[in-house]
Amino acid sequence: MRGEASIAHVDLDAMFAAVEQRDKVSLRGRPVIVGGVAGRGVVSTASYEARRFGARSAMPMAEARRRCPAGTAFLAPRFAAYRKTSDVVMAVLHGFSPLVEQVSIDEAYVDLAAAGDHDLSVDGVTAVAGRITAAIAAATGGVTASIGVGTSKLVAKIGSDLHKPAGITVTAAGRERELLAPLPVTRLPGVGPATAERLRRAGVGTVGDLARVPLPELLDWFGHAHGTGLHRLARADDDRPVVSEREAKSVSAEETFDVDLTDRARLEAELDLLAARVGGRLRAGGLSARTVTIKVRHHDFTTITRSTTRDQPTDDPRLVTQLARRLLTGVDTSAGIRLLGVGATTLADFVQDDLFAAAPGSAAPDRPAATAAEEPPTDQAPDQAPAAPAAAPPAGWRPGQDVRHDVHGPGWVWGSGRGLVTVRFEGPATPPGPVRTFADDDPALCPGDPPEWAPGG
DNA sequence: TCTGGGGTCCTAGGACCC
DNA sequence: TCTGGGGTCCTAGGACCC
Repeated sequence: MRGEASIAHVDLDAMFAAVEQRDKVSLRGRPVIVGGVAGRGVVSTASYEARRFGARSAMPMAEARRRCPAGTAFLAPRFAAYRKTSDVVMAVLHGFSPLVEQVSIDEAYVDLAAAGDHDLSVDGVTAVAGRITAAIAAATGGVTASIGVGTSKLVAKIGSDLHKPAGITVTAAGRERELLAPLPVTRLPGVGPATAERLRRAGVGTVGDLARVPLPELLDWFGHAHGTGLHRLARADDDRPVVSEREAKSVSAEETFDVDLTDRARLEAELDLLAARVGGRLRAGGLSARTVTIKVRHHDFTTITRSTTRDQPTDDPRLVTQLARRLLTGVDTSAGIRLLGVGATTLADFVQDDLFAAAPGSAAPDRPAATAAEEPPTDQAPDQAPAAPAAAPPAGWRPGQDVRHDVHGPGWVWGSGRGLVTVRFEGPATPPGPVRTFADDDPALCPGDPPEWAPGG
């Protein structure tokens, strides 16, 4: 917690709906709902007009339709437009401080102390906040923001939510706990339905109540991290710094189907699409992953995950697809699947295959679109990036060399040349025959026979 | 027409290592 | 000559956020 209120939290008001109303005059003053408009969609954003009828974020779209009157606009999101507006806002914020932490598409912290030239008195930061909201409205064509300014991220964020829309809330140093005490615990970041219910059963309703709970109780109820976190937040004890950039830790894609799927071939095709999307995004972002996870939501909403971790990171959509497929093999899908997802974690910002690169200085050649006949299809991904030159391939296989292929198992090089390598496999894991040809930069093809691999696994 | 999609962080148990 | 004990990695699940 700082000695003066110098952290601002900027939150755009009902941003998706606001952008739609800005871009289409006929929507202004009317209830607007943005979200999944078909099938099993939920509300992303409800305009303030729609909130008067009870529509809320995360509400099933079907319920929002029941609540809102005729004349309400139900719109599918236009993320490109929101991203563009977001970029404009972030540029505005960078005009007020070099230290801006973008939290999401519609939210950011601004460190006013880092600018060096702002008056950090209460009157001073109130004036700065006013100039920020005016600049955002001017630059975006009328999208409004609410701003909280305080001595910590916590107080800034709580403040920005207190007088929405278009409100400015400055909390002076020393007044933090009196701001928090009367608020329901659910206003604290990290207190969701489960935590709120546990607290309610203990008679804890407000942040002031929570601040009186001894730490050992909280540790007992919530474990170490969450327990100490709640204890500190309730006391306005928050020294998290504003940080400009954070590295991505995972990349994922998932899809909820309009009707539950049971057809195995259809599920595999959907999984291939998702996996190729993830691989394409990894490659486009210059990332590679060691762990691939699939997520399966059954008809009854029970959800499981299955994951596998390799020694070497990969960014190859074909390999991500193969690993995801293999994970799905062990899942019973006969009762109906509501959602499938594919994720990539344990990210590295390089591809380990670099270590096996051929002659130094040789540029990575374009990866062949397909190798031999048995490669699974990966060509349908709509946002798959064009092949990025992410890594030099492990080319240069010599006849007789021991190799391993992630799908076909251990083998040895039969012959190579012209960008292709033919491998003779030894076990039964290679239906229908023992010889296969691959691109010689196929990342599923690795030297040797690492011990973690087991034939048929 | 109950319950999206993209993430982050934490916990707990088992394997494995020294 | 029954049961150690930390540290790290992996897997699965869950809470939470926007």
